[in-house]
Amino acid sequence: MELDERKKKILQAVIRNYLETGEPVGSRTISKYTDLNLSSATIRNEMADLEEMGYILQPHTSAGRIPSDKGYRLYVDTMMEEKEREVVEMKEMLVERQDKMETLLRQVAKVLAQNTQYATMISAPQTRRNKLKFIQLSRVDEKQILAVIVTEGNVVKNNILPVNDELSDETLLKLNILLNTHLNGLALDEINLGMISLMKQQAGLHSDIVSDVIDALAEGIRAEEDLEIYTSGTNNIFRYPELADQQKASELINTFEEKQLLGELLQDTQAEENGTGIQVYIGAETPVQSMRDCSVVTATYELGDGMKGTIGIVGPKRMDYDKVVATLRTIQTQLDELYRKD
Amino acid sequence: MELDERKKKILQAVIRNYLETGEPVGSRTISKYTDLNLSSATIRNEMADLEEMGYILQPHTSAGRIPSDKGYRLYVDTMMEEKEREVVEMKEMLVERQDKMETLLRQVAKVLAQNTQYATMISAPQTRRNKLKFIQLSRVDEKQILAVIVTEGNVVKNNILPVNDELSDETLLKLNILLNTHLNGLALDEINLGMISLMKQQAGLHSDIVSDVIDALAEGIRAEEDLEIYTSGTNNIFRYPELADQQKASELINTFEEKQLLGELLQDTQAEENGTGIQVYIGAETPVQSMRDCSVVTATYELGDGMKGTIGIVGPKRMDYDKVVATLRTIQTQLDELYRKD
DNA sequence: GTTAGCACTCGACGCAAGAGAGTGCTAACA
DNA sequence: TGTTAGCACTCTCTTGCGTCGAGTGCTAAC
Repeated sequence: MELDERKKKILQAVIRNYLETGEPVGSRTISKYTDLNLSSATIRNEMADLEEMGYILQPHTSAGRIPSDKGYRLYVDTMMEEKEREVVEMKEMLVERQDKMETLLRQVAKVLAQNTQYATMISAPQTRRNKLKFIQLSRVDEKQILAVIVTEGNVVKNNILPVNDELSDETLLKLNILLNTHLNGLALDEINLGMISLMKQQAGLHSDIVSDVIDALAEGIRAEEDLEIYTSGTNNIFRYPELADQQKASELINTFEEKQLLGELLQDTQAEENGTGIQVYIGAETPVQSMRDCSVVTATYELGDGMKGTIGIVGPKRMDYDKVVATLRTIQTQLDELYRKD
Repeated sequence: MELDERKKKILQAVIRNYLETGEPVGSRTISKYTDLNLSSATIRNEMADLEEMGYILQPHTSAGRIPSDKGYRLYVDTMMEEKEREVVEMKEMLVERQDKMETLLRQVAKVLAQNTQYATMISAPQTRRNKLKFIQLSRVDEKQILAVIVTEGNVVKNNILPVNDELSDETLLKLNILLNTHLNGLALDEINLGMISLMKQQAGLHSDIVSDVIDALAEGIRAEEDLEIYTSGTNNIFRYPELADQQKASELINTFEEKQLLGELLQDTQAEENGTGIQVYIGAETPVQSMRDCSVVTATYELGDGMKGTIGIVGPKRMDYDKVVATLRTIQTQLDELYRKD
């Protein structure tokens, strides 16, 4: 059987209607809803076909039809309209300039959640590819030194390192110069063993400190990186009855709190990059078990050279895909602009 | 009417039983449960009295009784037994030494949630009273300097400040020395105007930088302070049917996500300090609207001199008060010990 | 003061009946 | 040949009703 133009229109109408109401939609509704001027009986025939083809399904005989995952997929891939709606206000909310990455990301998650009424998450740009701008060691007290690392985009990391031998101010200054001259401008995964041994050699007596520092930096950055995901609007899932039952809600909220699974999901997105940077997972397409009854839309954003992070929006399968995609597009460009001004 | 020993025992039995089952408890159950050897009829009479006195109530005629807020209050105040249970494992989980305050607090929240099966929150020690250990300004690039502040307990804060005039390395060094000599060892709320103007004077040409720095520091610290609350185990509320209905669950989860209200709650605790540092809010006693159907147990902890924070546990009114209080006690001492080792 | 017995109350559960929405099928129509 | 009207059928959801059982309050006896 072929999916002709009329069938497409009917499918589209079914989906649109279902997105709005969340109720199974019947043939009669469609017959009025569309401008096709067909009777409900004709629609019924077509809908039977669509069901056979797997685009829609019936919860039970004598209920209306609801879109299947396959149906949503077709809709998202070919039938969506771009909307340029009231996405404008977001701009203002973000523009209050944030100098701290963390606050910025929190804010983005919040704005998105308020704007879309879905649950949102955002991962911080991966630090590993991020270039080092500045390193400084300073003595805090006799036994500890503080290592401050600033990377592109003014992301700051601190690490307190214990030291055994006393270090004079002079040595510390030397070490600072050494570290900065060698490492400045490099991305974290560009630091290789050769470079490290070279620095150790130049550090002479204090070679063990150099490796301590580098180890600690790598360690600290990696450890934090895994968890840097900000979420907002979790409780929006209660707006959608199909997600709000105890079992599902509990699992979802747990997923959002634990963040680890979110990390995998967002990572997955970066892997499957498709050009626009926006990706839609419908129902069972998500790699995360607890989201089997949801849809997830993710977008990668880029802050300058190679600093990539991911934003995700989680909602019911009858999510307003058009709006969500439009909103994510806006955010993508917003973040881009914001960085340029910095 | 007077609350004699027998009535107390019956009340206690009602509460204990209700804590376990969550179901209204009837006279017959009590008559077997206790060692009083009274028939159900006698218990019924006593229970009627207890109800009249306001300690228990009936959801409807011909149901068993459940404790009222007043009943719980009496229980918590006078009838609880201290339990020294399997709180030991916690120790091990915390002992993996954390050098970062943030990670430590996250871990505490998580351990508590796992251990008690309730939702938990913990606020970071108030930085305002915390003593400055070390300040350092460094140039990141032409237009920005980075201010790093380390306070007692190795809490590190960063702020990136924009500067207008070029600053030479030399000036920066002078400023660093100036700031450190004046401010080292002071708590944040000990920095007064006189001191600031003195420093400005000494800074000469660069007096505006000094005030910039101080403003920014105060600002940055205050802003972050409000939000530094870590939560865990939010989805535990689904374990208790009386909290798990959509309306309540949604509100609660929202409260936990927004954190602001939690802040007020925790602050309130610090105000009403009562010696042990542990406080129990039952039902409508909480200052937070959305927790009217919950009980909240809070504890203040102290890391060294004046660095106080608060831990809170939120659960149903039929919370296992004994265990929760015992657990919080343990955590209090754990945190204390942990700091001493630092 | 304590207990046994009994009538009463009230929610939970199950069942049946009826309403309503929607379908599939058939036959008529353009 | 595609479209439509009509009709019987299916299935869910709601409502009402009767029953069951847990638990109570009250009274009378011990």
